[in-house]
Amino acid sequence: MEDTAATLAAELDRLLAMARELEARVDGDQGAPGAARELCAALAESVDRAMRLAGSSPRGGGGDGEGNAGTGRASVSGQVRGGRKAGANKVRTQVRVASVTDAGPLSDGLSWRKYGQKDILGATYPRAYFRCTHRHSQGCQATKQVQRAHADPLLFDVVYLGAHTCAQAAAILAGPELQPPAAFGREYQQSSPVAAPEGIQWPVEPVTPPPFPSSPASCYTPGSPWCQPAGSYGYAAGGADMEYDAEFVEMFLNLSEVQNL
DNA sequence: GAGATTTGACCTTC
DNA sequence: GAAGGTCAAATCTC
Repeated sequence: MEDTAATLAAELDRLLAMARELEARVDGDQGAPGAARELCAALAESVDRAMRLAGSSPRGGGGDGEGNAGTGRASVSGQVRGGRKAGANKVRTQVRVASVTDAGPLSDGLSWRKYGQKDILGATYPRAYFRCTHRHSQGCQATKQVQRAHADPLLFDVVYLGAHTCAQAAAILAGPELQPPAAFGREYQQSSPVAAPEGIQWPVEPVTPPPFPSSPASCYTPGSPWCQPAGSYGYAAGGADMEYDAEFVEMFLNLSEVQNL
């Protein structure tokens, strides 16, 4: 029974993402009639309502109950792949950015250190592997994998594994210093002056050479299109639909609670 | 010098 | 054996 609901939720989720994208595009088109914009907004709203009716409301409770507003959606998935990492909890989310140059995404207010990158069979873009910076100092086991969707360069698949146990994560959840807007960029746009602790720049084209740049803060090839100063912070989608909310953060920070994976 | 990224190699799982 | 995930040395930036 739950499978049906889950499938329905997944489909609605996609619909919402598409609606948001359409809305963003229409919004960016000066020539678009106001009616079109209203229609897009209504569409997104309608889909979202349907999602709730379907019982998928991933943000269940709290806040605006619709913090997902954008396509920065989080969906708890089952094992994405057979589970080479047995026992690891996974939370998968898709993050959309406003533009390919805005792809300095996926900064969630936490400190991640890139430890690997891999070309994935059938995937246009490589997958990057990150782990919590405090892994050694505090034993934080959180890791995440980031991969750009081949079908949609603006869409990033982010998979979080393991729970954050570091002090920084706790501070984010409890403290005022990294409130969602600041940490997760709902308000941040490409021109945000905030320096991203982590930024990933993907190429516009699925080229292979400079594979998977990661941090603009210490990029080896300054000036290259792969290494631009932190333009955006967090899951921001300048003017588009990339929004994010604290609830998702809470979710992945408490992965231990997501046992049914 | 410290800390972070890159990248090839190795390990694990299917 | 193939593919994904992680390690660690080399290299780079601050």
